[in-house]
Amino acid sequence: MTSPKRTERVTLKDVARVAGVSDISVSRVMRRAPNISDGLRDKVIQAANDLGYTPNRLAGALKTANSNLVAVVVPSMSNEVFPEVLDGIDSVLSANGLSAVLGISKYDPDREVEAVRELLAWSPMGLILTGLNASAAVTRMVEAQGIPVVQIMDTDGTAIQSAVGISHSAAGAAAADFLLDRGYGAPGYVGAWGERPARSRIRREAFAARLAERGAPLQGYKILPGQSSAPLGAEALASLLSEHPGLDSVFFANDDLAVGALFHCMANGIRVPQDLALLGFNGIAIGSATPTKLTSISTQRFRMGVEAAKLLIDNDPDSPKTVDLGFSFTDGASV
Amino acid sequence: MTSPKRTERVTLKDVARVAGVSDISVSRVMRRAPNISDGLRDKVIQAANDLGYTPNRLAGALKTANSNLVAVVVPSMSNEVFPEVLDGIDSVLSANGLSAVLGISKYDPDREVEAVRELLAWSPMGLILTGLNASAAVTRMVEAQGIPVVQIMDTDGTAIQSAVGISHSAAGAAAADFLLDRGYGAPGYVGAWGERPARSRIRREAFAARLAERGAPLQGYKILPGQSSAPLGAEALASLLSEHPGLDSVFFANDDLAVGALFHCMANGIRVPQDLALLGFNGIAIGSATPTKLTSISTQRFRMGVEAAKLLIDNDPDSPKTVDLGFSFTDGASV
DNA sequence: CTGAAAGCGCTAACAC
DNA sequence: GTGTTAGCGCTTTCAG
Repeated sequence: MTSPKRTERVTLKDVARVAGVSDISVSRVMRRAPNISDGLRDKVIQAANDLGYTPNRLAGALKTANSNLVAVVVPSMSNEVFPEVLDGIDSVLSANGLSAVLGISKYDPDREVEAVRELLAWSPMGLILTGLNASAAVTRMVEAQGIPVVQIMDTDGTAIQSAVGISHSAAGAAAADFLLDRGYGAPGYVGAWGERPARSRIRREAFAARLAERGAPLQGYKILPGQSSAPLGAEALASLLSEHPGLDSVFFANDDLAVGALFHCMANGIRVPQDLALLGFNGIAIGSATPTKLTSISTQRFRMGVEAAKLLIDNDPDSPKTVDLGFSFTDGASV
Repeated sequence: MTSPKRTERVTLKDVARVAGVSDISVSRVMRRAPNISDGLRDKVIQAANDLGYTPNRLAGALKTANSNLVAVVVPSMSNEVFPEVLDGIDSVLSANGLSAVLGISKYDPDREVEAVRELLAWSPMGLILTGLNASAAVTRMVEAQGIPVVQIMDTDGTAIQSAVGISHSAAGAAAADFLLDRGYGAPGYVGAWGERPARSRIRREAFAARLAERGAPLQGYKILPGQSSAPLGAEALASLLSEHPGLDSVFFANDDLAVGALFHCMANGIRVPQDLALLGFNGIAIGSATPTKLTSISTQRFRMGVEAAKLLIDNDPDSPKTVDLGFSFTDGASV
């Protein structure tokens, strides 16, 4: 029995030899370059198929100094926000023959810098970053590389180039208006993760500012250090209520927390919204299945990914764009 | 004002010139090759920092014919399973200076083939695939490339090389035993996505087979075409119960469906588990926050990613491994 | 310990 | 339309 010897890579040269044409002709056919005769194309395709040739992108990218890769750095995979954004990004990239190289920063600026450095080494054709607060090191690196950059999630702040997201300060203010307009006068707030994403802090501050402005200041808030989850939401609400029993409504940093809080209310005889109104953020699917549907501020995460990828592909270096995707209040019964 | 001219890439040659050493010495320092004098290293590091040099991985990988990339193909991002696996993968990769290039197949074998072809063009050092049912085209391509492959999720079946996952047939049988041992005699089943992941079908079939074996055959099941979600779980349960009112228990393809079903019960006065027992699959966080905690079969998704990445890195081509991570029943109050 | 030469696989730029 | 030449930026020989 012959040992399964590791096959040598089939190169463009091999195809050229078999097809009886020059290297560059093979290259042109593979890249669908213009001005190729049908005869030549057929010979090349035939030979390539016979040999099982697959182009080596490494070589092509080295030569042209630009790859079909897009570097994507997100902070986390632990709630459905970023996976959905990634899904949106990939849907556009794959339709355009591009692939995503992924970096996960864990909300750590140093890790973000490392991830960007690592990913830029592949000469990606573009970079998608999360948030507008990129460190100086990141900004310097991408400028040196001279590639398009799109920052997702936020629009409050200054983008390196383009951005797709929402205004979290607008969302925070809108949450305040929403609750006050419905007659709630003693609102609280619950967050998590120690507010590591700056945008959640911005949202809370805008929420508090608008409440104060309208004469119904934030009664109390609880930011737990742990990662957002339903159990943590229940815990945070219990803790918040013990310190501030007079609250009539609570705005949450996200729906995971809000759903957990809703469960806490159900388990403890707190009627929602009569005794306590709950307002979520993100509008994820589960909120519409709970016995009391969660009222929430919906964001478009898949679409955010789609728009970010499009912006990268259609990039016009001279006119960076900021796309505000906005948000909307979902129907629910928890407010 | 000078126009912000796109800076030329700083190459290793530039560093060598500034440091007054040869190209190869810079290369050696950057790669931390052995046998470098401190003096030389210092000069090189100094020059590299001054110039803001970052290595071009494209060139290095082209030369060595192996990159620091790992190709990862998953079917979906729309539930928390694969994001958690990816998180686990990335945690190991980033600790080893590797990056993931991502492909999303949407459970479509053709897309999977395309994604693999696309990703292999980058000469990744390894490939992580989802499921054991890779198409012949995929198998051929990875064998031609001669790189390590790890398949995740399943262990029932034949791996190309190595695999990390669980036995879904064992899980299905265990679910049957679990319900029967607790005295339920009229079980049903709910799935979704038209059972596109083959492993969910395997689980259901093993569930039904064990039930039949023990004389309490599956009373009825409902596989909805839509993507799994809590709302769909509620809908599926309602539909299943209308066709099979006598059920005393239901096993779900995943916790998203089960949680939705739980909500349906709460909203419709169906007492869980007295009137109907619910058994989930995956053991996601939200199930432990619901007023009635969900009883579920827990899997280790992050760890699956970790083990897969480790297997790839420590690959021994001569002894492929299959790692069964097993599953466990979580405490809950829904059975 | 350091350097010189050669070439990875592909593609711009220029011939013809 | 097709081919020739040269070289992308790095690293593997092989010298010294």
